[in-house]
Formats: sequence, structure tokens, C-alpha cells
Amino acid sequence: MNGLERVMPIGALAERTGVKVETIRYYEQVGLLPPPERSEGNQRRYSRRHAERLAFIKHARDLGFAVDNIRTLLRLSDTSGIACDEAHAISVAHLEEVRDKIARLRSLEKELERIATTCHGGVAACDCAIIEALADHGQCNHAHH
Amino acid sequence: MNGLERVMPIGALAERTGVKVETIRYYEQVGLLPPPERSEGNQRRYSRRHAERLAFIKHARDLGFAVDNIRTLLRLSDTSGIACDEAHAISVAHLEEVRDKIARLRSLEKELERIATTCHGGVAACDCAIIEALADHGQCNHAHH
DNA sequence: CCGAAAGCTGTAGTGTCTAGAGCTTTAGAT
DNA sequence: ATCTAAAGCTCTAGACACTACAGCTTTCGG
Repeated sequence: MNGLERVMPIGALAERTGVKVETIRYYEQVGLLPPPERSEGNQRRYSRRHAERLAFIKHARDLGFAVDNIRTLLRLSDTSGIACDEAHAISVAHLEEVRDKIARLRSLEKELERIATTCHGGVAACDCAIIEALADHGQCNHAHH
Repeated sequence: MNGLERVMPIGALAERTGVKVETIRYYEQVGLLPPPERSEGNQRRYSRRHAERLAFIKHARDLGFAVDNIRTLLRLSDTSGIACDEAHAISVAHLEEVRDKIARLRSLEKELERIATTCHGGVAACDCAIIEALADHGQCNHAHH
């Protein structure tokens, strides 16, 4: 049961990569992970190459890349050498998305802070500042939503 | 067509609140927005109270509250006075979620930055640093993914 | 009273899994 | 060789919060 076995069933792959069994089958279904060999009884038998590819996929998903982009990145990593431009473009675009999301969440954080601290949860004290804040958008300082 | 009309069809409500027609019907279907009166020909006719409630919902959604939580907040806002504690708890929990998400996105931003700047997209220059970074999780500085 | 715009219901699709039913295979112990 | 429990298989449906369409009916201005 060490990492040196040449072939493994889906459960072992799941354990090694931290990707759930169902998710692995899903990745195969949507064409991210190539279909592996099968045992005589039709069970999947994965090689180390599969494990590497799945690790790549998991890492990219953890970084928030969409499955579609991962498909492209995998294609790029398969076609040897060239086309690094495209990978760079995907990463930069994704980085921008992430920064954007952070900015939006920050302004959201500010408003939630304001709302949540206005009412401290005392029963009689407010009636209720949170509800009022949500009801009346005019109170908030946002420009863009 | 000013804001003073006492009753309006779904399209007018959509325009005034910035919520799409289909989304309004969806909110009715899942019990967020109470079913309005109907015209003789079975079309929805909304009152100003509906518009207010929908504004509340939209605001909360913009702030990222889940539909389920909004349902609770609406219930609280209906049962007059008391139960402010619960609204506070929901808001604080949500604020924590948001902060958590921000933290995760920040560390993600760091790594994407590192990856994207390692390879500048020159065709021959790398083969390819981005792909390698994704393939080899060991390179990244994260603790927790 | 005509025709275009807006409305209606109901169904299916989006993306990324997750969960379950109902069955078969495998691996280890006896 | 046989038994059994764990793990695997396929297929379907569900989760979230919508969105989009098909095919029909109502409304409203001219």
C-alpha cells in the first residue's frame, strides 16, 4: 500500500489525490481524465500517469480554474513545447477574475460589518436594524449594486 | 409610468427593482415572494408592498445571503419586534463566511501571481512554467489545499 | 378590432459536483 | 473452495440560483 504500486483501483486513487471517488468518475465523464484500463470485472485500474493528471486537475480546481479552462491547460500540456502564450493568457485572465472577486467581497464585508454591528442582538434594543438595513438600500454606501 | 402607480405587471416590477422577470417568478415559486393578485386574464399584478419585499430580497442576494437565509430574515421581519438575535446571528455567520472567502482568495491570488509571472508567455522561453506549477503542487507555498 | 409586446405555464439546461438505489466484483479469512 | 464485507459498477436525481426556450394567451395603444 505504498506509493509505488503500478496500478490501483479508484478508491486508492481517491485517497492519494484527495479527490472523491464520484468526482473522479465525473471527471472521466466530462472528458478531463482519460478512461483507464479495466479489470476483468470491469473495474477501473489507474496508472501513475492518471494520478499525476488528476493531481494537476485538482490543483487547478483548488486555484479556481473552471473545468473548461483546465481542459485547455491539459491540452496545452499534452502538445509538447509550444503554446505557452495561451496558458499565460488563461492564468492572467483568471488572476484578474480573482482580484475582482476579492474587491467585491471586501466592499461587501464592509457593509455586512456595518449592518451586523448596528444591531448587537439585544432583544429590545432594536427592531431590527439588520432588517431595516436590508429593506432600505439607500442606507448603504455602495455605488455599484 | 412614474413610481406612484398602485399596481403593476411583472415587467414594470422587474424594471423598477432590477430583478429579471424570470427571477421574480422563480422567487414566487420557491416561496420568497408571496403570490400576487391576478388580472382577469391571469397575469400577475403587484402592489407596492411586493416591490418593497423584492427590493429587500435583491439587496440581501447582492450581499450574498443564501435564499434560505433570506427566507428566515423575511420571516423575522414579518413577526414584528422580537427575534432580532436570530437576524444578528445570520449576519455575523455570513460575515464570517465572507471573510473566510476573502482570505482564501488572497492566498490564491498570491500563487496565481507567482505562477503567471514565472512564465511571461514567450514561446521558447519556458516549457511551460505554468503547466509545471500546476502539475507539481510541491512548488506552491500553501498549507491547506 | 388588429397586431405587437408582454405575459403565462412547464420543461430543460447551466456548472460542479454529491448522494442514493440496486447490482457485481474483489480481496482476505476460513 | 467458499463466504463475506468492502469496494466497485451504472444510472438517475438532487443541490444551488437561476436562465432560456417553446408554445400558447392576454393586454393595450392606435
